[in-house]
Amino acid sequence: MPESRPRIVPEATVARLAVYLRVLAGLADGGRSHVSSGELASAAGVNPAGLRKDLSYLGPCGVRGVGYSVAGLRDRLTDALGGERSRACVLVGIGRLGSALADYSGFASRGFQFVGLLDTDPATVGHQVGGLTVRPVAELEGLVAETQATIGVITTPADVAQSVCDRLVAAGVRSILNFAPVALSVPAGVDVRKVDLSVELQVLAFLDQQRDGVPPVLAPVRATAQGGVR
Amino acid sequence: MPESRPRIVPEATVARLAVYLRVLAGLADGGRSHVSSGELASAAGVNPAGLRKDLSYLGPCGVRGVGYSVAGLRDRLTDALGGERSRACVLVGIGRLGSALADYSGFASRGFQFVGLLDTDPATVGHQVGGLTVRPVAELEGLVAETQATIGVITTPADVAQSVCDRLVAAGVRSILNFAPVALSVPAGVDVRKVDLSVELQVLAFLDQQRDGVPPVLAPVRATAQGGVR
DNA sequence: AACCGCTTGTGAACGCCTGAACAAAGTCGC
DNA sequence: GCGACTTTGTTCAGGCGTTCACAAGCGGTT
Repeated sequence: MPESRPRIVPEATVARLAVYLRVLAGLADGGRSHVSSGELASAAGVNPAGLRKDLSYLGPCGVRGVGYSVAGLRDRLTDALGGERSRACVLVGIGRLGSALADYSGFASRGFQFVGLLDTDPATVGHQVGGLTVRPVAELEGLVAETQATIGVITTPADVAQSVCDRLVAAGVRSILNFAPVALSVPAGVDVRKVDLSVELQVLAFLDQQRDGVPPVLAPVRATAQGGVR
Repeated sequence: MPESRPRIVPEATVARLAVYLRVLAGLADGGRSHVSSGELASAAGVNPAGLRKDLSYLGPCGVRGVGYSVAGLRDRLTDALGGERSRACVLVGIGRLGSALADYSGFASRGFQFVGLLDTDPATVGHQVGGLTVRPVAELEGLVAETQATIGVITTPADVAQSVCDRLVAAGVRSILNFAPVALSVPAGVDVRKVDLSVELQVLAFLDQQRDGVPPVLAPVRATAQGGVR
């Protein structure tokens, strides 16, 4: 079967597919049976043509003249994004942010299950967070091996993030979500995604200043009834 | 002074500038006086040439043959990203994530100060979080007017995020950081940045599956000593 | 004072992603 | 059963961002 299409899906598209999936889940709960690309794009905040292009990476998913089957497309997206099977995640660094993530219901409902919470602080170890007991970080390797966790989430201070990352990778974790404000270096074959909260705010501050600083040039553009999203 | 600001800075560059700034702050604390673009790029996890191009948007910042002055570049970046002045932020939705953000020291240290925490839940209102008392969301308009807050952070459930957003915009907030899993629609002149935590995990899950599912095609790329970050 | 090495700044090519226009295809109404 | 309308899937051009490569400029040295 030479037609095993190893079609390459751009990472930006993958991120949007996840958004579409969430919108579709909501529509399915609402009892809708079909959606058009226009409506779905509007709900997801993207361009309709772009949405169709994104979906085309998965092959034909819709019916021309009708739209997309809500349940059908949801299942196809679920499958494309890693299936229904729940994925075991390890969370290192149970500070305020870590605790919030451990409790976050949005993870569990999408198949991501925390199987271990780790911290170095003896005052934190032993506490119950989100139904799990915080364990000392020394148990990291054993925990990963035992639970076959494939995803590691790092919410430690910046200065220990790299060493935690190294231990996770050595233990077999190949996907890492990093909240610590450092660039992690990992061997090839390991994926890292970084979320930097203060950078987000700083970008907003920059845009804010840019708006205030260049009004003689940009201000003439009045808020017309253009209702543009984004 | 006709030399205002004709140069337009790409948003991706702005986000990286914020990262450089953090690295520089660390180097300054360490007592370093100069850095090269290569070292800075390595610490930030980007390409050296790209870093130089990013900095070139601010005009010449370095000295050829020597590098960049740590303190000088830090001050210039601080200025470009909105100055030293602290910015007032309002946080709506004091759940677990909201509480974690209200306490997050990374915000305060970068000049972002929460001046109001709002929630609808009577059980939450009145609680003390991060040195502030949670107030009922009915006080939103008054609070924004009184504190001149320019940044709003939304950590509410998805179904009320749009209405909270509308009220923030109507009250004068022009920059919004959205953690709720919905696409907010705002009038022109308002900037929104979205952080979607479960999308991040789902992208990792996809990459994970792709690795396992298509090794016959992609595996030949062996882990060379390329030490590539990212 | 002149040379040499090092580092910045910039110009150009490459690739990726986005946004719009067009053809294929299927359904609904008559 | 046929025609017209609707909506998808695809193709094309445009813009943006990234990367490579080279010239310009500065400091240190002889």
